[in-house]
Amino acid sequence: MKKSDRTRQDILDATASSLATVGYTATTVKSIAETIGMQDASIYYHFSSKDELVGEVLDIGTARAVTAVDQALAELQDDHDPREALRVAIIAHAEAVLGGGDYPRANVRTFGQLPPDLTHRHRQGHRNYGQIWTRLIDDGVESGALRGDLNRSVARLIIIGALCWAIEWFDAGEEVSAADVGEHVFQMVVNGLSIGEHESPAVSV
Amino acid sequence: MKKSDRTRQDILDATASSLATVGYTATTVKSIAETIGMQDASIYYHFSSKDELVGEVLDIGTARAVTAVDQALAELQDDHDPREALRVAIIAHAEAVLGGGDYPRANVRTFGQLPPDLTHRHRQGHRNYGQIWTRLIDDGVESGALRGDLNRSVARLIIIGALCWAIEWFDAGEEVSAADVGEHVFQMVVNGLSIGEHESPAVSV
DNA sequence: GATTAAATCTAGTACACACTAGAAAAGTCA
DNA sequence: TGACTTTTCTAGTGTGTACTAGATTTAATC
Repeated sequence: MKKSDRTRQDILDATASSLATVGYTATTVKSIAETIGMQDASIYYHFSSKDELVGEVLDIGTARAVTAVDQALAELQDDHDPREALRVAIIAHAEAVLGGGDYPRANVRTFGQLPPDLTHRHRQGHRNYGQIWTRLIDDGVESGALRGDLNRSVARLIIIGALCWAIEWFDAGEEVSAADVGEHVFQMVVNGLSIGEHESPAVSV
Repeated sequence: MKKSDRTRQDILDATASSLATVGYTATTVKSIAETIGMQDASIYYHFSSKDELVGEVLDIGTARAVTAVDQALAELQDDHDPREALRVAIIAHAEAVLGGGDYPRANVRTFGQLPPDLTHRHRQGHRNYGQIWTRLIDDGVESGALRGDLNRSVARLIIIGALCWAIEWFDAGEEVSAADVGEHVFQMVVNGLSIGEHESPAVSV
């Protein structure tokens, strides 16, 4: 039972790496097998189908992202500002998806290119993840720290979207770190780019 | 020469629609042909390959997005606030990509799932588009309306990213319009979610 | 209406893909 | 070592894909 577990892990790792770099379609069973020095048919001893394998990688990815954000929030002081909670969560997400391992990256990278079955399978996981952010924003608004004139659901999706899209342009080799990207997102969406007093035209939806 | 142009246009439209809704891989030559009532082989009388066809659709998409933003900016008064220019551009982009036709949507939807050749072909188009935003942000910072302590390139990519990712969750049938999404992005990244005075920790990159 | 050109179709090729069946090898443990 | 189990390989199948060649139909021109 030892060899099998090890090989299984190698397959998962290779799949996560491939998904994170080239996406779902370009990730073939043959290419996965090649990177770990196996024949493609041998993969099927460990996984019953490509999509079951991919699904497991994506499950791990969401779990890791949730854990990273939860953990960062847990380390906050009890009397923290709601804005600080948002900041910590945003940076944790950025580090998990941009700087972290292949699994969370695979999750974001393949978003929108998965076959219907896999898309449906992961909708629930994404919903759970969204709830973390919904709570953060609700806390901020209800405590009076954040504006209440914007649609909170739209605000949440804009924050997550800015972070997720960063995977398309972020380059780990450059001088801007994953945490820097998170800090920028926080500065922009919470403090704003503008200098001086705001004029906040009523946006009601 | 008349029939050919009409059919060619039908093919382009069908391809844009398919790319915008199901992405690159699920857009097959056969499915395109079916939606316009042709045999798949007939497509090749008008286009030499699938990727040439897709490339042309994407070119049209970028051109339309650029035109939409340029036009919106041209309608501004001469003495406009730089923030207002940013607002107008953001809303124009949102309307073009979310509410507009299939071509700009196809462009954003297929981002990250294209084969290398097509990816490379469109990098230049995206660079040109990015320059519009670079100028808007530079104007804002240099006039003193926007903060200068953030990395402008990162700020630009975050704004565009928030808008582009919206295609993944935006639903035209819901009560939130494309312009609403743009307005929200503007309110967040320029004015910020926060109420009251900012504390802007130095973020230097 | 006949002749030519444009446009589409029929019928196929070649290839990459996910996946299967059964033989072979490698590992486990008495 | 030998019997047994686990793991991997060899050799294939079937399907969907982009794309091609040549016949056939439709449209335009004189």
